[in-house]
Amino acid sequence: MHNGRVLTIGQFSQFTHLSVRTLRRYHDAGLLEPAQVDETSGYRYYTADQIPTAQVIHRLRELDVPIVDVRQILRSPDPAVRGELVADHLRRLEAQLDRTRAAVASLHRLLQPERAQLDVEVRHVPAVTVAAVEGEVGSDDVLDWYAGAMAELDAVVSSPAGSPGGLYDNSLFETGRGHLLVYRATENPPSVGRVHPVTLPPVDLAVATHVGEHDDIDVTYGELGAWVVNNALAVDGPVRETYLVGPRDTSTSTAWRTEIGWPVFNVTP
Amino acid sequence: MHNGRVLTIGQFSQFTHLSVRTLRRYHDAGLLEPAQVDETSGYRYYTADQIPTAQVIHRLRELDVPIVDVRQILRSPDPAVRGELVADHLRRLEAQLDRTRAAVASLHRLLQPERAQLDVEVRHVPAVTVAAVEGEVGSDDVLDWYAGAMAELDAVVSSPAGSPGGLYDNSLFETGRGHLLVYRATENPPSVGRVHPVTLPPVDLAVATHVGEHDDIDVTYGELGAWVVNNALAVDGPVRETYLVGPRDTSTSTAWRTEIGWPVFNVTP
DNA sequence: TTGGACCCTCTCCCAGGGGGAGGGTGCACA
DNA sequence: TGTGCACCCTCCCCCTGGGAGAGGGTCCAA
Repeated sequence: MHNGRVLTIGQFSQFTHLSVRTLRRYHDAGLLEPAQVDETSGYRYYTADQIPTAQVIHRLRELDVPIVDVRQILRSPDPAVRGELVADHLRRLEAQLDRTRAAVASLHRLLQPERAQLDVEVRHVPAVTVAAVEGEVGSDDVLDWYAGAMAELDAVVSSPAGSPGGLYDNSLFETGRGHLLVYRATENPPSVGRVHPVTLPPVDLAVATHVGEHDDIDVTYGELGAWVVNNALAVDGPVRETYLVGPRDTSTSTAWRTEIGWPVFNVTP
Repeated sequence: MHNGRVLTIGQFSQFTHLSVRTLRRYHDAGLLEPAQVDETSGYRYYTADQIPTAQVIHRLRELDVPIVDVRQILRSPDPAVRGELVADHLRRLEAQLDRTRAAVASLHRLLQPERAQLDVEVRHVPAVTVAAVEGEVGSDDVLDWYAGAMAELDAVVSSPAGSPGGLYDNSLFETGRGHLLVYRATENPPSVGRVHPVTLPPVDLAVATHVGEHDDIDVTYGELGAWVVNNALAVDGPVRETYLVGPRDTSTSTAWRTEIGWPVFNVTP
């Protein structure tokens, strides 16, 4: 170990606590270019002033920031922009943390030996013409799409009747994309922007009510599914959700009430 | 979609919000055996009472519990044991969260445009015979090994002199394993259990003090490394850490003081 | 000059998913 | 009773971000 101003990859590795392998990968990925690369031997040489950069990379990777995003952060010359990108990721981390908390809570509920029986009711829903917004949405974008569509509906529908609702294509969870429709019932549905009148077909629905946030709504889906299997023949067709009490109505998310309606026929009581 | 008691994988997928692909993988991995598998066609059939199990798996996977551990949890018949395994993972999650918090804090410090200059002092350390515990340790086990070794030292060394210290093989961060040595200086070092006298060779050390917990001690390592590169020729040899103020001395981890000593020679002032 | 530590590239492996090819099944409707 | 089509099967490759090792070149000090 013996030279003054320039470090071999092994020396640099000792100063940064990044493995030689990882440093090579970061070079290949364009994250951390060695200060100098010997053309004939391919040896990578680093300088001491690259150590802070390596450490920033180390921290970002510890926070599971994808390598491409790390590259973007490092390459933005403006520190303000860089700070904003980092802040973005920290917000993402927060959101992830919320989801983790919700999953822990849901897991506890699932593991409780005795759980309350789900009330399921079969209800005939006649055809109705509503103001709706439709779209093909990837499962990652559902929440954003939903918020935008509902805002547009609210802006256009002046005197809504009943609670807002949505129709969910079953393929959403399978292919990652699916047809979504959100609606508000109203007289004389307008046709403005994405909002247009849609006639929902009549169905028989097996309806259960999910209480609380939607993080563990799949549990209610599962319980409703079990009921449907044992009491009816399910039919293909989008699931209908109705937002009896949602974020627009209350600030306490434990008070949310969401009706889930699964299309069924031939109920065997 | 049409049968009463038994579900195809696609139907089960809709009720559990797990993709068909993932269900097949969980079958192969022994997580969720279908209630019935057609011998000739290989078709998987599930029943409604498998839905809760699928949901527990879903939650555990959301929490990044490895599939092998999920299998272990599901296969433990005793609910108390199962609860303990889950609690284990939640504790691991907490620890992970602490590390994330530390990384965020460290990142903020790293991104501050002006950072305090590190004080580095070159110090000659004469040879000294100490009571030591040595071992080859994998990098994942360092903390545990350290705690055990230090406890053993404390139990055996009755009148220690100065602060405890450690020697860290540089290969630790490279190969994932390395030689570790922790010591306490004392007169007439005893030889009991793993504790035995070791004579540490004399060295010149470039010494810097790291303040606070060790989550971001690599930053101080890096700054010290930069100093060493610019002011000395580093020599091979284990890094020496001295725990001036550590968890044994204070309950406020921001008050920790750790000296890092890098072996150097030929200092160029 | 030679030995040994160091460095290079290349290929394979891992988890835990996604995507698609190529082909067999089941069921409703004609 | 066919036939079409949605569904299911297995097998293989891809992704990220690492680790492991083979086979061979390079640097430097003794």
